Amino acid sequence: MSGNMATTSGELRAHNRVRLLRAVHDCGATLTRSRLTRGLDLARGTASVLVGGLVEDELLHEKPAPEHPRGRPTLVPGPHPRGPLVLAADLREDAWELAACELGGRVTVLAEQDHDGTPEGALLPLGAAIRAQRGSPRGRVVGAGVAVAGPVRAGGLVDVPHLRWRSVNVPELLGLPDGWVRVGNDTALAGLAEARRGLLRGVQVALHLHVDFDLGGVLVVGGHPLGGASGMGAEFGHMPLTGGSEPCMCGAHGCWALEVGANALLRHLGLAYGGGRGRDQARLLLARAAAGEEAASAAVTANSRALGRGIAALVNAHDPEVVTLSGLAPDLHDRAAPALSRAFEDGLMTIRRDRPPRIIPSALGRRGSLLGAMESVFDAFLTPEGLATWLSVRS
Amino acid sequence: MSGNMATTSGELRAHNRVRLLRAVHDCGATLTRSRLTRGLDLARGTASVLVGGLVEDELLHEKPAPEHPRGRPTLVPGPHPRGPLVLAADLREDAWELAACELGGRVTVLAEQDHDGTPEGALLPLGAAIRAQRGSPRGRVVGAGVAVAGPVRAGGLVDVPHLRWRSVNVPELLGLPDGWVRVGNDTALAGLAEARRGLLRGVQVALHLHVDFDLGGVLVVGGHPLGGASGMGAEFGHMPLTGGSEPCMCGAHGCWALEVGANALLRHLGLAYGGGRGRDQARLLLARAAAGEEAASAAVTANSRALGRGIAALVNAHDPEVVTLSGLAPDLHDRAAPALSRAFEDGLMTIRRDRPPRIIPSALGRRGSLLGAMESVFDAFLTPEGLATWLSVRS
DNA sequence: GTTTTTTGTTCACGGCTAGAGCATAATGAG
DNA sequence: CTCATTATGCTCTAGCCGTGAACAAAAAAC
Repeated sequence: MSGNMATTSGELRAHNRVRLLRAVHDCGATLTRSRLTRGLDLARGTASVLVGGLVEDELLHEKPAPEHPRGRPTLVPGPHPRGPLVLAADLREDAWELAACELGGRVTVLAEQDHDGTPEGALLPLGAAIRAQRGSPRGRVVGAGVAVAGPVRAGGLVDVPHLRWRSVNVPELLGLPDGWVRVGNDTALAGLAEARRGLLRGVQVALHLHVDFDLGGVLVVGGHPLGGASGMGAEFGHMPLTGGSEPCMCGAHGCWALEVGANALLRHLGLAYGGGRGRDQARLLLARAAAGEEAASAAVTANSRALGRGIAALVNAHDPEVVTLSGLAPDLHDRAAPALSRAFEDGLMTIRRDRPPRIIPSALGRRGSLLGAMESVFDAFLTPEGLATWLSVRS
Repeated sequence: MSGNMATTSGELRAHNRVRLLRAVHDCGATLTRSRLTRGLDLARGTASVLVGGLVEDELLHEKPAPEHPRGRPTLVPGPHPRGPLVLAADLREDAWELAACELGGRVTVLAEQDHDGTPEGALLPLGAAIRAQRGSPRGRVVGAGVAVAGPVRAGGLVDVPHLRWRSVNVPELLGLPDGWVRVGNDTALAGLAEARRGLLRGVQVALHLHVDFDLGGVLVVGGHPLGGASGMGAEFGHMPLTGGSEPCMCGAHGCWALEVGANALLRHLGLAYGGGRGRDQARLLLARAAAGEEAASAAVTANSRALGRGIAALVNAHDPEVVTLSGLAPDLHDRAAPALSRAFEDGLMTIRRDRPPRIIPSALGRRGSLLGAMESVFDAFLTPEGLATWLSVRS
């Protein structure tokens, strides 16, 4: 709910500055000034004043447009060379990646590193890397976002059951103040990125599912993943949607996540799983299934069927326009499409069968969580309050 | 999402007029002008102009405050005697009720009538009643809201599986233009009312469950039920949350709604059910259970257990702050609290067990859907666009 | 009756956007 | 090469809005 409020003239100006910056960011700094002016329904004079102010505040920088059909050439507002930077990190079960992002969404990968799966082993080096970047371009870094593979409670407390992380205080271990670093759930952030820069642009209600070791899902409503970025509400994997009753590591029984994902694939074949090891093994298994090996194929088919059945339940409940898949889910979709489709259609209510939502693989691939971490920080920065701190720091 | 936008001075004014009217409406026309001024963070002069304008437009009328501690007495802005009216109807399986509502939420019941459960039998008399009211107080009625017991597709197409309504075009049968009459799902509207005038005021994420013949549920996020008022997304009852696999009238299998509600109670005892008949019988059954009769108690306990288990699954997935119950659910909660609680707690993830959400009966009782129908119309009216039509009609 | 307290009203002021008029810089036709 | 065309940027005025201070009003407390 982008509940933008403006009651005074001053807030009106702040609001329009934000609108303009948001438009530049969301289009990836591709739109010309004249196009922005029309798109935001501003008078040319107003746009002139606004852009001028933002350039002076080192938030925007105008570059000549590569092409223009006629008339006086217009400029393309983009990130200022001394403008704000956002750090974004994707913390997976076995490695992390850190990147710097500028307004408009251009990403520069700064570091990638494996880790041992313990909170300290993962977070201490990442914290050092972030702190090293934090001060280097004087005052340019306005915040950091970190995507993690588990639910995040207020204050950045993270649980990752299959890594045995319990109430891990991520900001503390990173050595960074909570609030400056924003910790979020990888699935919720992938959904956020999909809504801003992927296939869910302009979609009102969508379901985004991320399959990795575990299965996560989140509802994306009006461009915002439900449960905020923290993703306490991105736990669709822990509903009993497939009729099972076995205990799950999460503490509940019969969870959908037991039937779908890398862990489920390995479990189905009686192989060791858990602890964040086995991603490669799972990929290998998918390849073996593609090659026609029977046992592997059976495991993939069982996974796909469970995925389809769960999606049907969620579609019944929430009526999304689209369902996007990321992580391993696109592979399951490709390798065993008939099983998935049949289970999906069987599980639908009659009234949903006329126009079932499309089930499509994500446009962002494995970059979703990282991009979502970036967007979550820009979401906080591209507000009247966020810009106010930017100005107060520089003056 | 209340995505309020203001870019020009004029829109700023319109926005503040709406804010003021909303505040009056939401508080039930109880707040004094001085309190509203402070609450909305307006200057006294601004409030003066705003209220003056709204009084002149016959939207507000100021009455003396009953009490005031000191200083110059202030007035209480409330509905204007020639101000806007909203018609709200609650269409149940066996009867309907029509009411007129003024700004602030005061409800005057205009008519109540039983019907035979067919689309024509229910909707033709209701349509006549609404049309009779529509023109009578000259131009005062700004819209009508109708709550129905089934999912509503775009354009007011309604399905009620257990009444065998399939794609019933409600606006058409009512003889009213779609858009002027707003059709919504009863559960979603009850959730909306709960969020505005009940126990969910100020709650960010909540789950509202309505148990009647069927079981409906909706997520209320930031004061808005998900899936809009139409309630295509208010179908939590049709997820397989309890491990069953029997076919449901909805077309899916193992639905939660098969285990909870009046139909489920009767079914458990081998009695006839369906078709919207048996509400009294179900109430009788609850009474017999309260009196200690064993078979009835067993049915109620089974219902409560299924209710608790399903709630746990939804809490795992969505992490609501509160769960509110309406319809028969509060009775189930009262009659078999231990069974419900145990099933609820057993189904929770470990991380949800520290602070499980409260499960509480609704504050609005059976009035929820009617009030929600009212709110859905006022939501459309209390916008810059809605007020613009009010002004254009009067001039 | 006077003082205190709180609220409503009025008005000058600064801030904001719209829109018109003018300047600018490209294209395209001749 | 020149000039009309076209689209955009810049500047300035007019009109609207909310703020806040000064003043008026109306009740309670002393």
